[in-house]
Amino acid sequence: MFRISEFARLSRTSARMLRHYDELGLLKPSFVDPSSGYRFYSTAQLPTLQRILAFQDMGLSLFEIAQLLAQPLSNTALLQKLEAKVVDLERDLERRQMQLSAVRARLEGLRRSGDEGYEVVLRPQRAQLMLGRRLEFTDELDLGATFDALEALAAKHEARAFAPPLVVYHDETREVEAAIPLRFQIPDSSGVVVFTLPAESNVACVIHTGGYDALPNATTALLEWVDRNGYRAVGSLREVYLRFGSSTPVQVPTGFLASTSSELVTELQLPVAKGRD
Amino acid sequence: MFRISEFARLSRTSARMLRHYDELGLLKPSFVDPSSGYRFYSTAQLPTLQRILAFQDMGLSLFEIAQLLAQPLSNTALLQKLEAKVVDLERDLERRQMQLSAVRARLEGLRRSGDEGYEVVLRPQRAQLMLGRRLEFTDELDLGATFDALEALAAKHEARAFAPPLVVYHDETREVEAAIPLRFQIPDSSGVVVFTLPAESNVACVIHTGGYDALPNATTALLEWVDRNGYRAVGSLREVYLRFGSSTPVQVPTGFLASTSSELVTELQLPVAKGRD
DNA sequence: TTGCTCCTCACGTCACGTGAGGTGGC
DNA sequence: TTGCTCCTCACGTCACGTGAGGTGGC
Repeated sequence: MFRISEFARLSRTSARMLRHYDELGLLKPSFVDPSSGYRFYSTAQLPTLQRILAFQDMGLSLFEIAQLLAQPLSNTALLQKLEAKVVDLERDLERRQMQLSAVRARLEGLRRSGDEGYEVVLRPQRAQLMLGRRLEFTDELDLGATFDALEALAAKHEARAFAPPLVVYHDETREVEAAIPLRFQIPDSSGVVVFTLPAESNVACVIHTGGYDALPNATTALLEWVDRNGYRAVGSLREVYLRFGSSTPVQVPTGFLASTSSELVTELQLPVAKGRD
Repeated sequence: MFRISEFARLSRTSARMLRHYDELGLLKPSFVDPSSGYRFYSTAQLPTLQRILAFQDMGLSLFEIAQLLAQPLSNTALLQKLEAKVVDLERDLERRQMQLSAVRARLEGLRRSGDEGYEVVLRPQRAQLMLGRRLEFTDELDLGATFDALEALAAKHEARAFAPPLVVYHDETREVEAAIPLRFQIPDSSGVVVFTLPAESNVACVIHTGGYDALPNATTALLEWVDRNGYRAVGSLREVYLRFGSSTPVQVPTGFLASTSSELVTELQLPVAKGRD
């Protein structure tokens, strides 16, 4: 019989850990002095403790270990648990590797050109019903008037969703599509289409503040990030107007309008996937 | 200006997170209504929030992020921080990979032969001063008498340390070394040596309970584990008697003596290193 | 009797999620 | 006035480390 710290030393644990395992019912002392409350352990308990520590090394929680030890050592239960754990660990590992490569890519960028002030984030995106109009990509396109018309139509049906307007750059057809989010389907009208912006599992996003003349810098930063982090584009570039100006009085949800060009906020989005191919 | 949940939706965060960042001073709302306490955010705060989220994705804690944001965007500080983070993440990644391969090896063993009941753990070991005697590895060696003599000598000098006795198998010289731990150096005597069992950074250990006739099973399990997990031996095998029997009355620290052979507890230890070469 | 070890609370860790209970805004 | 959103606590998470304050054992 060993006192708690002696036993802890033998098993390279700590008295606190042993008390914790006692409390959780994972490993009860083989004897407890009724008057002093002293815990006494026997070497016969070492194998159990070793199992606990081994499972812990494999990333199991004490709760999971307790479940395994409670059952009379069922091999199939153990197999299942460990198989599930492998999947967990693989997922986790992948996440960590992406973290690491993200930090490395960032360091690379910092060393080469200093901090450009653009943060690129990757996130999934849900599908969204939109009302849009396609325009040819010329220098004279009047996005303002287009958005005004779209907003007026949405307002008439009270179908405007609380989300910012955007344009999609369809490079293949050399078209620009201006669109605003809808809460529900509305009847077709001439020149406009109701469509669903599809859900994407990975969208690389960057936020640009200020006038549109500096937007190309943000685009460059976004494309560089995509390249440096081993992704490739799998969709069209989108410009989302989180805060925009308007010269005409227009019906948009509260909060989206900016009064000066320095208050403009635009998000560039690009659907991407892993791999260079 | 956006209300908190509107702003949360725009930035794919949650109201709770924004309140948390406010509390930590990471991102204060640009306006707080004095009467209602309502927080209001502007799109101009989105870039800051993006930075916070990006740093978080890279594994920085909110505290570290706060430090970075507090300084006027010092590039060198950022560089240092990220370089340190790369080291952290690499270490962490390595640990996870070892966890994963440990679980896989365990699964492999389970599938092939069921659970043998042996838990192998890897741990570092500190150096320990020992009193030992080397014996030829023959069938008639009397370890009991050898340990009795060692214990008597240590007891005479009151130098016995609280740790179990062990034997080291010196395969190269075909010798067995019986040894007990000492608290301090004692004078040499004939036939015995005081020596230091060196510190090891990685020792694979397995605990066996019961009679010594089944010890080879434990040895097999240990060697299989070492092989399956991609390690190789870099030292001699040791048998540590955590609980042992004695036919003669002998002076050993409390708790080490077993009364029946089923109470015997023995740990096998093998110093190892990564790599098959 | 003096140290040493043990005991039982109980806080702190990290970044929030999740109610509870109450009030402002349209 | 009724929902809806907001507010401020405050607990819970996970596996202990780390005192605080007090008592048994050699």
